[in-house]
Amino acid sequence: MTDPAPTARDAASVPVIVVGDAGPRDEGDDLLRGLNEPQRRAVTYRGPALLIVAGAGSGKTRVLTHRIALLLRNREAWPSQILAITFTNKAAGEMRERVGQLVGESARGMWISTFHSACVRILRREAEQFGFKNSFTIYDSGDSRALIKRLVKEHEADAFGLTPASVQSRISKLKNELADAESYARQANMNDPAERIFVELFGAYERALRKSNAFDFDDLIAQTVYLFRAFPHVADVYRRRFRHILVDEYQDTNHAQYSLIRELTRPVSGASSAEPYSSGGMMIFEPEPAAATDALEGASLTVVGDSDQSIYAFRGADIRNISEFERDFPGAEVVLLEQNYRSTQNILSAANAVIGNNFDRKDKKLWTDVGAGEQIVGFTGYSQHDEAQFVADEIDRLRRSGVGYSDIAVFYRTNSQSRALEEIFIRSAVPYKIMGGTKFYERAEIKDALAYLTAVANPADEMAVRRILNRPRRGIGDVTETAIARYADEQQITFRDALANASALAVGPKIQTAIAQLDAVLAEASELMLPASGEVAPASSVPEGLTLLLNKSGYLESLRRSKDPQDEARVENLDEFVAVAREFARNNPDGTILDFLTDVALVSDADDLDDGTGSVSLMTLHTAKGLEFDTVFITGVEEDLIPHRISAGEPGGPQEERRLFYVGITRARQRLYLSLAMTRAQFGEVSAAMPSRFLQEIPAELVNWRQSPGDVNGRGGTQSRALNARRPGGASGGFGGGNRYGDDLVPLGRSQRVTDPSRFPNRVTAKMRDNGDLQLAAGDRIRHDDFGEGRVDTVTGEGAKRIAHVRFDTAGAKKLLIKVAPITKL
DNA sequence: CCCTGACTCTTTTTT
DNA sequence: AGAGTCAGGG
Repeated sequence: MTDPAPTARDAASVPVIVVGDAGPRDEGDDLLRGLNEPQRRAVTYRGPALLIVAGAGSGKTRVLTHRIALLLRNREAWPSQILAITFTNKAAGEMRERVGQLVGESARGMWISTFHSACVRILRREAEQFGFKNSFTIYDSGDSRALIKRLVKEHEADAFGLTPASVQSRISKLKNELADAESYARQANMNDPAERIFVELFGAYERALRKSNAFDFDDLIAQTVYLFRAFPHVADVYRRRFRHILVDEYQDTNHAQYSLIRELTRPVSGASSAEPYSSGGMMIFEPEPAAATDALEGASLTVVGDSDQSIYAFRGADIRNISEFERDFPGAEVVLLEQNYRSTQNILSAANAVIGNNFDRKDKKLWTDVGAGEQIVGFTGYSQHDEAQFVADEIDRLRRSGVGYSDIAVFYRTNSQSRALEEIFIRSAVPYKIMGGTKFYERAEIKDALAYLTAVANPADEMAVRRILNRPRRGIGDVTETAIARYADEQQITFRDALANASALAVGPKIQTAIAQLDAVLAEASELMLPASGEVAPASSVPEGLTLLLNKSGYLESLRRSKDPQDEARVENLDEFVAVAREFARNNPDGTILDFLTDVALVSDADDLDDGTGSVSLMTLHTAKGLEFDTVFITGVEEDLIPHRISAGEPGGPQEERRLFYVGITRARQRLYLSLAMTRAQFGEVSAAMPSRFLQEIPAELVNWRQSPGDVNGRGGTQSRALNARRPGGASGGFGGGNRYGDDLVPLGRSQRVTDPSRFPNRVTAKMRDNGDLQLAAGDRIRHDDFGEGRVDTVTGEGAKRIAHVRFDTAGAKKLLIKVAPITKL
């Protein structure tokens, strides 16, 4: 943690400034060039607190990096005195790089990281202060769900209507509010048996974590706050160190994160009554240990945010953190950035119109001087496959007109929507990359490998040891696992240590041997990765140890022998994981196994956005926050999806959904597509979808509906598009309708579009095809606009969701939603 | 202890 | 549709 003192090179690269000089220097001119007036003010203002209200695309990253660069270049701060908090590791990396480009070497030693990474660094240093070991491991949500699941089962809490998911989310919410089991119990209604059992679970969960020497995600923040409050002298070390704290995406901070910032920016009440260490912008050249007993004013705080982009209320983000910033930090300066440097005016107008429907917000209008740009393109498909095919075709068209794949992104509301897109993209040979979703690190084989590493790095982590106990199959089942746990309990040793005493367990000889082997493999790996006395293992021991574990445990062997075809892919995934470990060792020559595990635990969805491969990026609207692309497709713009059905019942839900849509729109630089489908399969059954209410909020003249919801009536949607991906010249098929809109979607004439009210997005909502309660029965003949004639086999489902299973004369068997399909009974 | 097949529940968003 | 869970038989 102690950063190297600035080198001679640093000193040479910056002009020497006289101590006591206040404010930015002329030397920063190039850092201010090209900035507009508010941006400039945001870069140069000096004071205890600064709030930068930064609309989407208003150059806030530029402002932040230049602000840091100016602080460094003017010698107002050492790199080590700067703490910058970003939302993702990727954003942190970018910021570090950009500051580096501005000021060179002197950028080293800054803390630029996420809340979670910063807290891990602090906790690793200080864990011993409060009963943890610095080898603690981090439970991701999957790990903690597994633990909670076990506890729920053990406490038979399901009888009280407590599911693992509900318990997990409640605990998470409470931790974000800085409550612990004890404080919560004091004000809980203990007459309610469900409440009592929840309190019990909460407490058991906390104890299990502590026993395992582990923190969950929420703990990383909450325990750091606890640490600072319980041990002021520890907090003072960090208060002295960080003199400039900058927080990005402040609108999405939760109470725990807010409290952490508050703690860090508190003044230090020195032990002696010496002169204040710093005042009025005085330069601070002293390294931190000096004058450690002096009083010190609070660190200077800069926060950047936009309440219109607050989309994480569901995980405890509190919009009040930003809206009441001025009250929290009296005398705070506020700077508004409204000029947008990202998008065309059409895109901004749509965004402004949409977000304007949220009441209870400060009016803020993004504007640009780059001109109107292209119209937004709208499209309605018959099914989600049809919609996906449109996206794929359009990407192909853009590609041929010179747009790179990596400049294109496709957004959706829920992860499950990616499936249809993927299917079509594969068939259409569109290279794509899914960010987040079923993550690499969530795959079972990767979690197993991680559990092996964890069992070595933190033997106290019982969950990890239990996980690998019978992976690969060793014949160790429930009974044996319980026997080990009981033995560990009796002997007052850890679960891991109990493995070393296999012979003492009342289990068969075969199983004893299996346990002893596992123990030996773990011991061998420990020796390699955690050499006993003082010496530090080289980073290369991480991939080596991993390989050893996977081989000698028999894990790889059993996968290779397996006849399950999926296991082949698992082996490949593990190979990739070993490659990741090698990469880590190469990038972090001093990295330990714990560093590796920490890195892996804290990667975020947006982090693996890679720049070089030239693929289209697929991601949820949430993941899209903070990113930008030339071309953006927002898909599934339907009621019940965006706004999501579940949001309707939550206070502030619909408004947050609107912000989410707004975030999506404002990611686009040049081109924006909004698409939806008339029917969508969900839970394995098809149902009718309605256009999102948000579409109506966009002024009609901004949108060019290639196919509006109204147009899908009776002639538009064809599954043929989706079913015949590559279809040169529309030669395939043989359907009655043929290729109505293949690769060359001809936009409707402008006058027609604007004057025909049926094409106004705000009229289309009601104009869906509706066959009413058209009755069909097995044996009926029907005609489909695209598939031609066919015979009904059966009818399933009820009401609006009745589905006809039809055997078409030429197009084969299809399932059709009777209510909306373009069909007539013959 | 392990495998199989029937059954159920899921889908909001994530560090 | 797909993943996770459970009961029953090997």
